[in-house]
Parts: sequence; C-alpha cells; structure tokens
Amino acid sequence: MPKALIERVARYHQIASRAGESGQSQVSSAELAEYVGVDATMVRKDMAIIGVGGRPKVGYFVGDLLARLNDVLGLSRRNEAIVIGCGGLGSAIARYPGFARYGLKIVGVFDSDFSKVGQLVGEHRVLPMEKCKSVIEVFGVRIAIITAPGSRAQQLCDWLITRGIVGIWNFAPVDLRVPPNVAVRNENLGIGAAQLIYHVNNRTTPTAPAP
Amino acid sequence: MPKALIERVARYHQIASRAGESGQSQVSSAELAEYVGVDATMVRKDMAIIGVGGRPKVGYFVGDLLARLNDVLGLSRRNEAIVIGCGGLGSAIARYPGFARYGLKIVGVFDSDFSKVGQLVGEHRVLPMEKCKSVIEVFGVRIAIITAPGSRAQQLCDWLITRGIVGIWNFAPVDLRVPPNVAVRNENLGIGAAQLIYHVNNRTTPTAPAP
DNA sequence: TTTTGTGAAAATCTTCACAGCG
DNA sequence: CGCTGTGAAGATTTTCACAAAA
Repeated sequence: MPKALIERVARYHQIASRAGESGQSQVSSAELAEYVGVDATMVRKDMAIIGVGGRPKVGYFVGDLLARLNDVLGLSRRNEAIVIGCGGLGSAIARYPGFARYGLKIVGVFDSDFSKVGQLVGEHRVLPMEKCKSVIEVFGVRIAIITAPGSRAQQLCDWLITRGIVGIWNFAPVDLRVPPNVAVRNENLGIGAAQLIYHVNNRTTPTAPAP
Repeated sequence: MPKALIERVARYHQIASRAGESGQSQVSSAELAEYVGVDATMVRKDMAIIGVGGRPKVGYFVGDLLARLNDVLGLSRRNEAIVIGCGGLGSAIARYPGFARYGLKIVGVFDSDFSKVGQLVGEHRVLPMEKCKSVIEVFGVRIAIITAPGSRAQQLCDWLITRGIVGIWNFAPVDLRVPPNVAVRNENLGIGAAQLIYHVNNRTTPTAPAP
C-alpha cells in the first residue's frame, strides 16, 4: 500500500465529506486532483487501490467514495482520545469542533497542575493526572493527545503506552520515540514554521509558461 | 532540489540546534538518521546536497551544520509574522515560545471580534483588523498565520495577499488556494486526526524478525 | 465526447556496496 | 578501524498515452 497515498486519502475524505454536505452527489478525478494538488491520473490510481470504482462521464459517487474512505481510514468506529496538558494548545484542541467528522471523541482532559484541575475547557472539566489511568480503562481509550511541556513529554508518552495507549498525537516540541506497535504523529509547530519559511524564501516567481 | 529533503532539513535543524545547546560539538550521520527515521546513507546524501562536509571518524560539526541549515532554510534573516484570529488556537500560537529559534517573530495579533480587541494575549495586545494593513506595511510582514473560521479564511487569505503577504500558515479547516508565487501551508487538524487514526488502526504488530 | 481504467515509461527517492580518509 | 562520500542498483511514485465505457 503506497505510503504517500495515505497522505492523500485523508484529503479525499475531507473533499468528499464537504461535497456530500453541500448536496453534490458525484466528483470527478479532475476535481479531486485539483484540490489535493496532484495529477488526475494519480487520483484514479488511488481510487483503484482503495477499491472505489467510478463511471465514465460521471465520476465517483460521493456516497460510495465516502463509505470506502471511512473504511480505509478506520473512521467508522468511534475513536476515543484524551488530551494531556491544557495550556493554550491543549485547551484549543480540546475545544476544536472539527474532529467529530472523523469519529475522534475527546473523553477526558488532564493536567498535572492542580490550579487548572476543575476548570472548564469547552465542555470538559479538567481532571487530575491520577484519574487518567481509570479513564483510559473505562472508555477503552487508544489515542492520547500530548500538549505537555517538551521536558516531560517522553516520560509521559512512555507511561501512557504502558497503560494501553497505542496512538500518540504529540504537540510538544520534541520528537517522541515509541515502540513499533504504537503509532505516533509528531506535529511540532517549530518544524512547521521552518518549512514554511523555507518555502517563503524559495517560492516560485511566476514565470511565463514554457513555449 | 529533492522535495522530500526539505521535510528532513527542518528536522536536522532541530536536532543540531538541540545538540548545540547541550554542548555537543559534533553529530554523526547515524545519529541524525536515528532521529529523523531514515537510513544513514541518506543523511550523508542530504548533507552533500546542502553542502555540508563531515569528517570520517568524527561526523559533522554542529556549528557548520547549523550555519548551513539556517542558510538553506532562510532562518538567518528575521521573519516577521502576524496572527489573524485569536480564538483558542490563535492565542495559543501567539504565545508559543518555540518560534524564536526559527527567527519567526510575531509582531501583531488581530481579530475582527471587537470584544477581543484590546485583550492581552501573551505579550501581544489584540488589534482590530483595521490596523492590519498598516502593521504589514510598517514591519514589512511577509507571513500571516490564519486561525480564523473556515468560512472566512479564503477571503481573508486573498485580501492578505493583495496587501503583500507571501507566506500563509493556515490552521482553518479548509485548504486555501493561493497563486503560485505565494507559499501556503495548510495545517488542518482534521486531516492530521484522520491520518493518526489510520495509523492506529493499521499499526505494525510487532513480529519476530524474518529468519 | 467526456471521463474512467491501466500498462508502460519516466522521474524520483532510497538503499547497497564499497572506496577513501583521518 | 569508524565514519564519510558516492556511483550503481533497487524500489517507489508519478506521469504519459491510449483503450474502453457510458
């Protein structure tokens, strides 16, 4: 399974999802290609790989496509998550409304700072770390979103894994190391900034198309 | 210039930067490879491309490496940025301490909601959108960080570009479209979530090494 | 006649194997 | 020796060209 494809599948999902909401019932490979920023041929190849068939002259049916994408991504099942650390980033994420579409449900927000415990963050009451273990067990939580300080993130991560967490979404400014059976996504804003700056400094000056 | 390389260069910078701070004066390709998650050979290839030479038995000098990386990424010059929208995500980003290392300096925080104008977000006073134009001009701002609602993001983006912005870091849950001479980085938390969920559901179960 | 589907070619990226140097 | 440097081989990803279908 092409690794780069997974990068695109999530985008296809977004587009299909949006198209569905706006009442559109089919999308063409050209349309998908446009939004994802690749060639239309590749979209068709991708569709072949994930097992979605289209119809010449019509395109792909949004319903079919979305169903298959949900299946591939695993969004059909409910995906419970907890947020650890409710500083600025943590509380913003805990309140972020856009996760519902992906079946990601935040079931607990934790902080080791007692002055934050008990505060309301969106619809979540901040809980002390002591409660974390039970929440994981009770809800069968598999995903943890870490927004704790970099200095504590790895230690926290290790502990969460012993408690059964198998997916880590890390916003602390360090790259977390995990055993091979655990999925980790290191978001790292600093690296994002560096990449953007690179592209700003090396952006394409608009040139006339080659003859 | 290999596109995938740029993805790694920012990570090399992070590692080198950290190594320097902890007093380490050289790093080996194996060490860099370990952290970035690629083969050591590729690190050496990358170094050759960006023009960093190492020494057998020693590795790469952190000072040389960092200087070159700063140059390649364009972090030597100061990179002014503004933040538009100071909801949860916007204010978290405005206060994020990790950007200094990359020369990214936030010089203004804006919101169109008058009830937020005048509030203090970290060290920044929230300004009304009317002031945005002048701030861009006065500081020569090239980068805008958008955390406004998805519904307004594209319109805002278009306007910013007319005002001279050439780099957009977009946290709204839509993919912004920009002309080819503008750099855009669509961060999109929803898509990040979808990708993590995929990897959680398809993570490698630890198997015995092949015989 | 437009849009999908796909084998073959091209480009890109990654790993291998080993030479070279301190 | 241990680690860098690099040409050649290998794997993957992307594009091209065109057949097929509605």
